[in-house]
Amino acid sequence: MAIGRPRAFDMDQALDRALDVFWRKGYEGATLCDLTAAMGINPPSLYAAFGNKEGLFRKALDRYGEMRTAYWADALEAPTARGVAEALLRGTAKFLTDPCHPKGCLAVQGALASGADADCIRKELETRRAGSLARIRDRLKRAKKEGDLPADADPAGLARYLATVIEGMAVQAAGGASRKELERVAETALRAFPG
Amino acid sequence: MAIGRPRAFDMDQALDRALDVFWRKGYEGATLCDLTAAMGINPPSLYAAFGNKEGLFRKALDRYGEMRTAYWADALEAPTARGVAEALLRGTAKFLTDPCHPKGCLAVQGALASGADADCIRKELETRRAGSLARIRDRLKRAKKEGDLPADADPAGLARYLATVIEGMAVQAAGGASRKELERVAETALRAFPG
DNA sequence: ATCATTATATAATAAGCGCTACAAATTAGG
DNA sequence: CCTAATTTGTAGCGCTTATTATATAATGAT
Repeated sequence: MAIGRPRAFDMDQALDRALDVFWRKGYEGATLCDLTAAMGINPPSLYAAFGNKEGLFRKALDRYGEMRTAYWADALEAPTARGVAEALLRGTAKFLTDPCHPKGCLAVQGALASGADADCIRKELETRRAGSLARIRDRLKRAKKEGDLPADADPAGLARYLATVIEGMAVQAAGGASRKELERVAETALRAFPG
Repeated sequence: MAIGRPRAFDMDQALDRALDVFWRKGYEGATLCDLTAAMGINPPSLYAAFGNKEGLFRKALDRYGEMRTAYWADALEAPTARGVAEALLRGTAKFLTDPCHPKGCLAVQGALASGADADCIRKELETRRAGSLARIRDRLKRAKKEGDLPADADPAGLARYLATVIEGMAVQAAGGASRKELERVAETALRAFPG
């Protein structure tokens, strides 16, 4: 055990609580008062453990990324391009309406537009969304090489289409759309996908 | 002319400037300092003319609605359901990347998630998005009655699909997607539409 | 001219923000 | 025990926020 007074709270649990607050209120909307109250700690403990509000958000964002990776990685490993699209869209419908956490997607509603103070957070989320798009695109390019997608298919275009539907579903979920409604959207969206 | 000292600024122009700020920074991200600077007036003039920040945002939102109505009304009046979908998606791609105003959609990036202070604004935007969805749905229901959509078509589901793609395109535009990329998304999305 | 009325600019208000001294409390090592 | 190291709770910091009091300026009506 390390020297000094031991930490009286669980960092992982506190981070989960912070993630929940950021998820529901966005980066700017979440106040330090909201955060410390939800985490059950006082400001100095927060700053000692996570640096500052921005550092806390970034760590919460990493944790959020891990949650998404759970189904995202599986989906991208589906054997066919169409299987990837199906798993992604259906998995997203499920994830966005999971009662275990707030509705919607942190990478979308965390900071779509912001003041100067949160500008770097906005850009960070933009970068992460671009990363997700790139991962789909790479997978579809591979599918085309493997002959899984037709020779005249446009992997980049299809990837952006899927990303667009996914992000649109996130907005829908934030607005209260049900899981059934999102599954219906996923089903319809798949009709535009070759295969 | 009314009695008293005449107003030294143009309300419509000031409102346009305010809309531009809200559009780029969101409701919470836009400070009164940002707004008064862009509008070229001092706080008392703003409060005398628009009530308060929330009142100013609502008036800016109305003005935004008028801008969108320009192409929405046309799109919904297209003779066939597929024509409606085409006009909506292509019009959205154009609107979201119009160099005359900020990228993206105020109803999406204005306040997707927020603190308690901006909660009523968040709900207001949610309501407006629901209204847009309802307008598409009503139009597609009519199309089904007119035999324009197949008997087994699901107007509500198709409407939500279109709304989802449109909102997803708004997120894409906020993230810097080009007009060409959005037009490509629109083209792909149309392949899921009957007709 | 004078008055009532309205807009303007300056400057101040209370409240909330992110953040941090400070001292007390709790541990391990000597 | 005592010391060094670390966390904790309280309390407050400086700053920004949205909003407004005040005095001045500019108009129409009388």
